[in-house]
Amino acid sequence: MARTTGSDGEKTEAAVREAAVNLIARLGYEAMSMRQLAAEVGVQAAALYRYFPTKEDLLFTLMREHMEGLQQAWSTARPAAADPMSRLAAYVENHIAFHIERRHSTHVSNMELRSLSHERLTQILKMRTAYEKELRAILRDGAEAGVFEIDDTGLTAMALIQMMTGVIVWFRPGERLSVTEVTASYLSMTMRLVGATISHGTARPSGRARDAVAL
Amino acid sequence: MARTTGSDGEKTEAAVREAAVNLIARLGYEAMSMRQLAAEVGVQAAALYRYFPTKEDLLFTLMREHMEGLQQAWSTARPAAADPMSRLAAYVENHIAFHIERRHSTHVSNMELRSLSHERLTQILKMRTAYEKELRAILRDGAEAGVFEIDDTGLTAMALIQMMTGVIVWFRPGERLSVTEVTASYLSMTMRLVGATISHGTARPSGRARDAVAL
DNA sequence: GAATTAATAAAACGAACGTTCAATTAATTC
DNA sequence: GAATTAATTGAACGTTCGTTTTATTAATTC
Repeated sequence: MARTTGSDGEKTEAAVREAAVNLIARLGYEAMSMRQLAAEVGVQAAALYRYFPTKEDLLFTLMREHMEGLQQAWSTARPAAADPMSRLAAYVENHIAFHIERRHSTHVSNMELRSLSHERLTQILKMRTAYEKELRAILRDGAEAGVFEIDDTGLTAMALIQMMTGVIVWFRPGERLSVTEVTASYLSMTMRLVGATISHGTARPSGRARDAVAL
Repeated sequence: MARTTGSDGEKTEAAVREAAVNLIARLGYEAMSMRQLAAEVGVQAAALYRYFPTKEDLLFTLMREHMEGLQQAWSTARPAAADPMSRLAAYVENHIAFHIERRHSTHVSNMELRSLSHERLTQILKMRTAYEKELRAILRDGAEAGVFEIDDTGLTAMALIQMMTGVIVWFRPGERLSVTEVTASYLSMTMRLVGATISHGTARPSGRARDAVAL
């Protein structure tokens, strides 16, 4: 046999991507074999090399597109010009929605970084840093405006991101909690963590939280 | 050659464990070969099988001992009978100290779970759940006493654990922040996140946080 | 110091790996 | 409908993998 009836390059490539994300998320990149992936797609292993020159190219493509998707999602959800609290809320909501929706893809992008070449690792980390920088900017602005109470902006940003991304570890759609409920809870925890205060028009540069925000 | 001068089973086994933790943390379990591990120890691959019957046995041993260490560390640090806030503070401090001190081991125990057999995976997860249950109990007690403001105990526990364990992803000893500083910051963030209030002798069962704790 | 046990080396096993190549057939173009 | 291009198969390549077996030497016991 050779070319099969109804075969279509675009469809096959899409099927390879989808199967690869799921398999790598479940088994890990190293543990997934190209033959296993091919079988999942319904094709021979050699056919995969028409779309991705190496196994690592496949991994890198998945990761790069994940990061591009994240940046694009945020640039769409980002409020044009708003107060730090609204911006933080938007960031949290977008982050959680995106990561729950793309659980497998997130798993791959977070867990398989060590399988990339140095050059490609740097490239992915650069994209990640750019995305995290947005959160740090929001926290800094909020702290300077006296809306947030933050010890260390960088440390707080990392803590928040770890906390939010961690959702994918335990969250399973269709179980006890809905995405909306989880997002609301995390938003509430985030606002308390950054010491968000209800602004009364004027910034209060010091003093501790008096009016915690109920969300 | 065969037995080498000065060879000692106990020392070799200890060297294998240590090298394995470091190699698996750096390369991943699947990516580390037994020959690589043996070379790191300064021995032939066959010698490893005197101490661990299979590669998976080695992984499982490392994970089980990590979890046992965590439980033991907590049972030592746990305050005998104290208020929820002190208990929470002790939990956070112990958790962060332990995980920073055993970064590589934590990496292995968190990232390589999928390489365990179903039975062994269950065993490790059971230990982890038992440890997390302690945090949930503290949060529940605090919420019932009116010392904490918590939406959902289970969700909050997961969020806190992800946040705290996440330290190992970005923390590098000897850089900008010391362990003490990081712990203090995380403790502060934790207390705010759970809405800890200064107790005035009587529990205030409802109402929002008025006196945020400064730590 | 002979016998026994402990700790290792050296070599080999079959299986699986990522990848390549040549052949073959389906779809498209002219 | 012939020529060309697209998509895939099947077989093979050399390498590496986890693991086993056998032999050999160091340390210990008697």
